[in-house]
Amino acid sequence: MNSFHLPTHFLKTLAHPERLRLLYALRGGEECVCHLTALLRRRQAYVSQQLGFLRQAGLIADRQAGLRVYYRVTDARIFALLDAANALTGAKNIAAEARTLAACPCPKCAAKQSDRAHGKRKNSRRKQC
Amino acid sequence: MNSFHLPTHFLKTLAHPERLRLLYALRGGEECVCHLTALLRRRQAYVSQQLGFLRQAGLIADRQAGLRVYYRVTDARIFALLDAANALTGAKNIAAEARTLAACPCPKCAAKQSDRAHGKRKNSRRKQC
DNA sequence: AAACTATATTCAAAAATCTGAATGAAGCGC
DNA sequence: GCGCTTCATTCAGATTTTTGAATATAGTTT
Repeated sequence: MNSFHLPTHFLKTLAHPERLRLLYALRGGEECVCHLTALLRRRQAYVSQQLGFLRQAGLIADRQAGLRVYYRVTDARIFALLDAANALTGAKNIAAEARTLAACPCPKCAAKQSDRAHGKRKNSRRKQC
Repeated sequence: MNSFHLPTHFLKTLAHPERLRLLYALRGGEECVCHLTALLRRRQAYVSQQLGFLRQAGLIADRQAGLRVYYRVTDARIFALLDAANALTGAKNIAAEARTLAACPCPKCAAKQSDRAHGKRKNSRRKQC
């Protein structure tokens, strides 16, 4: 109707704790859905739903690579806006919380964790996430 | 619960067309409720409700002067955030729309309109808004 | 004090959103 | 092809938000 509907819709998609967490998780670059699912400790279907919401609003875009789908933030200015919101609310250690992730088995994380579990897995060929 | 609740709540109070309009109306300085009511073309109770919402969230503060109550934005950084949201959504002429106001009878507007209606009012002593 | 004006609050119905379960679709390796 | 893995969609119940009406509060003027 009026010109306030566009920014309203945009702000509404941001105004959700899990979606905020997803956006912050993408601050360092693209991530696959399985990584984000491990991060949120939610069911995959739920995470996919929220990602779809963000995607429809144009905040994130996806890229398919084999079985995996990688999401990225389309416009880095979004982070400037989120930072402003945090500054205004006095929220702290958001970045730290976004990084909290216990043992995500996705390939990206596996590379970082190196070989803590050296050859302990029976089914090492299993690339499950 | 987690540290995303604060910014989420903050963004939720922003994510509303009429509340956005109210904030933009206050960009030029404080305004009385009667002025804002005329601007939104809504019932006074509704406007007061939305103002109360913004006030509880700490985005605006009020000042009583006689019968009237004047509202102001507490932190100008809010406008930077709103501008960022508009830029990201490609919203235009927000400022112009915020100024659209047909014949508000509040004292501030009356002063601007000068004496277009020169002595036509029967009850000139009546300061109704 | 009485009448009037400006603003705030309460309450319930309507609308939108959130959440989770079930299910669907598509790529990969054997 | 078949089974497995990753991700997406649909659907319905639960919860929250939105909206408007009625009503209350408080200052002003006479």
